[in-house]
Amino acid sequence: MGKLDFSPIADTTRRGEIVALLRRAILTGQLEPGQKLNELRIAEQMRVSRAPLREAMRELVQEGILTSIPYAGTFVIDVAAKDIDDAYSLNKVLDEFAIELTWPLRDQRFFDELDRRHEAVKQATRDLDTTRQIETALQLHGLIYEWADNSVLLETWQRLTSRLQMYFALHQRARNEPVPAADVHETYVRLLKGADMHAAQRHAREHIDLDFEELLTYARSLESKGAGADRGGLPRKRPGEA
Amino acid sequence: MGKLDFSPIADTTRRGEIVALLRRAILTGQLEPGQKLNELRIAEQMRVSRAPLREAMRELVQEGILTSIPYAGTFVIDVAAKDIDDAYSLNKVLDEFAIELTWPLRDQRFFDELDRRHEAVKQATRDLDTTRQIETALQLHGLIYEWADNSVLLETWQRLTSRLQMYFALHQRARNEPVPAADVHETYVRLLKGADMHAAQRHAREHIDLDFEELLTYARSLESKGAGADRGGLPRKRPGEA
DNA sequence: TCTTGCTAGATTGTCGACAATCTGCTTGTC
DNA sequence: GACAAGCAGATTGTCGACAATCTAGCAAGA
Repeated sequence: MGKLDFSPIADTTRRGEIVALLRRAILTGQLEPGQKLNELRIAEQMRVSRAPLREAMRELVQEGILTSIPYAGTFVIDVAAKDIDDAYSLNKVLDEFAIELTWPLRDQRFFDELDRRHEAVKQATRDLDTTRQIETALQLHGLIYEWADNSVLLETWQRLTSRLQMYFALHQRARNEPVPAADVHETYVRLLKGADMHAAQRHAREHIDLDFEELLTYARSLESKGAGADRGGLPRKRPGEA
Repeated sequence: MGKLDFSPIADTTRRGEIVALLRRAILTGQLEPGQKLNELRIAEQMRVSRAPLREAMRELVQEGILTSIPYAGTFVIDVAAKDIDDAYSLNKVLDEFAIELTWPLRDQRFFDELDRRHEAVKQATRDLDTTRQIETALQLHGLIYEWADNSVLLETWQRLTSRLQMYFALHQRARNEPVPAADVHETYVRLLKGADMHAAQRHAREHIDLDFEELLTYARSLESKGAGADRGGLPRKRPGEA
């Protein structure tokens, strides 16, 4: 497979590269929740000035995976059990809607793509590449959103996904036992290929394949043992709203 | 009850002020869709350097009301009829969900706040202040999201709202006849106070008070007469995806 | 006339330095 | 010893200048 290394920026704009690098670092859990991002240090490591880095961080703040406190710093968002719960319940509603929109648009290309992504998940599972396993699973579930032909819905789901991916990565990282080899997405794919839309929606609402339940118990266990003390200043709860 | 909470301290940072200024300019239609934002000019007008301005613009890009093309410029998003349609349909789904979550949490404070916001709309209507009328109407509809106790849902709706507000402002600005004096939100408020949740949800799904239908015909009329040629370079369709 | 290459101007992207602000420690006083 | 004032150190916010890139216009050639 493509061995992807940190190569000097070559693509389009430095800012874009930085965004991609930081996002990946956060979503894979290399940067832990609550951790502070020191601009000077990161800028030096990337051999970039602070200007494009700050712009990139501003994007990720709006994307919802960083939070910023003026003159104090920018931090990776904290993961509260309530957040996961909220994201979970919203995700179910959106899934139902996406299925409804996608349903009449399904065609051979859709089924082929569905199989392709399903295969990618199984491959990652065989490789025991947990990070890629999460990525591919989310991509599999994302197909109905890409197919639904509703740009606002797609964008909404992508925002949600960022955080979900982060949560799952943290979970996987916490329990370093190998992931289950069973194919948990089998039912999902089968129902999407079938003729009963309501059955697919019911499955989305009740049994969604992603292991949210286990994720929740994990998150709750984290909270019981107090806020994780990370190096660097710790973010205080802010009063803010608009 | 001296109920006076300390409001969050004013943004001590220029960036925050700039974001607010720009957002308001876009949402009220002072900056038209497709229009290019010249950094040098705006920075001079605001008596600010380009750095905080660019960071502010980056936020608004992620917020979905600006789009950026490297080395070409940053533009106010274009309004396509499909976008409004997409936002409309998603909004209905979210409304239904928000009502479901809010329903068991309704209490006296909720009803009071509902009346307060309803009154604000009527006041703005009497004042013939169309901009404020849109703001207050959206705030009225936003109550169920604030009350639902689901931060992800709330955030999602706020993003959606930004664009809706912009669309409505454009619409209002196009037809400069005075707005209807009839109280179109009466039914909505009454149902939210009532005992039949499904009736409220049905109303949200079928009759939502905000005049989307009229907005759509307006948007379609815009598209038929070709893309509006604004001063400044015009944004090309970008290939980009992630 | 049409095409091709070049130049000049304007605009965006990036950099290094300075100013504003926060944090922790030291110092002086009681 | 406790406590407030004040002083470094570090970090974020902002600025002005430079480099990279795009656009428009013009000239040379087929």
